[in-house]
Amino acid sequence: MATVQFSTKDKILGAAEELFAAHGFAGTSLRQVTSRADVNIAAVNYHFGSKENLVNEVFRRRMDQMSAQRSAQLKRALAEHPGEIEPIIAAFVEPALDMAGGRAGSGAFVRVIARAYVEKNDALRKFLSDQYGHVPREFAAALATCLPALGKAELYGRLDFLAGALTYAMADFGLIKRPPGTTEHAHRTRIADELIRFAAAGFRA
Amino acid sequence: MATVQFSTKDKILGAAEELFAAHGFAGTSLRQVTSRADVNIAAVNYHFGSKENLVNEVFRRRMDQMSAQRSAQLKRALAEHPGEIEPIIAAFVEPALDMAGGRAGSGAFVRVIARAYVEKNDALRKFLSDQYGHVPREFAAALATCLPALGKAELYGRLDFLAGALTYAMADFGLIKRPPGTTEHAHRTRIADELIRFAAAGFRA
DNA sequence: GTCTATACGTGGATAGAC
DNA sequence: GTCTATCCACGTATAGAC
Repeated sequence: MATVQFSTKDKILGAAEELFAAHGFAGTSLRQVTSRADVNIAAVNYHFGSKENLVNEVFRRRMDQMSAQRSAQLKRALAEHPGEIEPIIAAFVEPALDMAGGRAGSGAFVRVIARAYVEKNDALRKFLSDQYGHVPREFAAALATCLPALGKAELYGRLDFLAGALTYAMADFGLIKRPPGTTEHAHRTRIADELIRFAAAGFRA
Repeated sequence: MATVQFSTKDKILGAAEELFAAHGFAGTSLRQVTSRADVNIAAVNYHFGSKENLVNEVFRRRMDQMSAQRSAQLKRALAEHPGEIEPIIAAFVEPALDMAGGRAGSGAFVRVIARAYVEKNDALRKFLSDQYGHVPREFAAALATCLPALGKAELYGRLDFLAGALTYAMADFGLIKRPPGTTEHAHRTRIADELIRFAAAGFRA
């Protein structure tokens, strides 16, 4: 059984992911990253070109994963529960929940995703739209068959409301605190269930 | 008629607000701020202690304004439309809309607030919570009388969903594009109306 | 191709003179 | 209250070793 060899690039990505999750992007220096990864400070610029590009790469890995989960779960929802709204919304919400709860710095990776929108970087937003734009389109199409009375603009608008509520809740921005005696995962699952109910009613309005 | 005298402190605040709105606070250096304000670089640390504290002060002015508008509009809603949900939600949503559309860099202010959360600026988050936490509590109390079946936890959770959807929509994060031929303000007003309908249905779920 | 040592310019912050 | 001078950490760039 061969020992796994981590390349310098992978070590940087792993260390950056952990530190970004714990302290945010502005709060993490490249010197912290390279120190934790046990590589030279110059390696990050050699492999990634800039800090911004490193952030993008860390972000892209998670986004690929979440988008794939969303598409797969949507496909299952349409096959197993045709005509129902809740399973479609669940397919949008739950993969984000998995990502948020999957590690110690809870909610951090939703923050990582949210950053892409906060940055007013038009090139990055175009990249995201080109790369992942098909996913919201799939959801809009799926919801349109359940809600024929809604126009395309209304549908996209409400998907935005859902995405905003989801991001905010999963990133721990809000008022809700986890009750003592419940696990982090149970708490997030409960929030997700409530969001699905809330949004389903909103879409039907 | 006396010429208005701007103190060094006010000149810094004014310059900082413009630059933060345009480039975000990570993208704005204190040297840019003090250069535009035509004051010495050390003045900002003398008057505000740190860049972080300056950020707090700049946003406190706007947040005071928005929170006061929300409270006032909530009071009117309860007096004029007792027992109705939509006017309560409107009292939460519409002051944010005013703030988002009130200046050239549309959505810039909301975006900067969102950035504070994304960047995991815990000090700013605590500051916002301490200073303005009473406002969501007022809204929760108002909604509780309309929706006696909802528990306190559910109520706070749904207010978080509303706040997230609102922030996301006002900061232009989402899919919706302003249709050609409509003004920025008309577009935001339309989004606000749709959010109020969406959220009212969600609260009733 | 990879990686390291090192240097450059800019950032926020501070001490002390006035 | 305000300014000059200075400090140290930061992101980045480059020359050269392996």
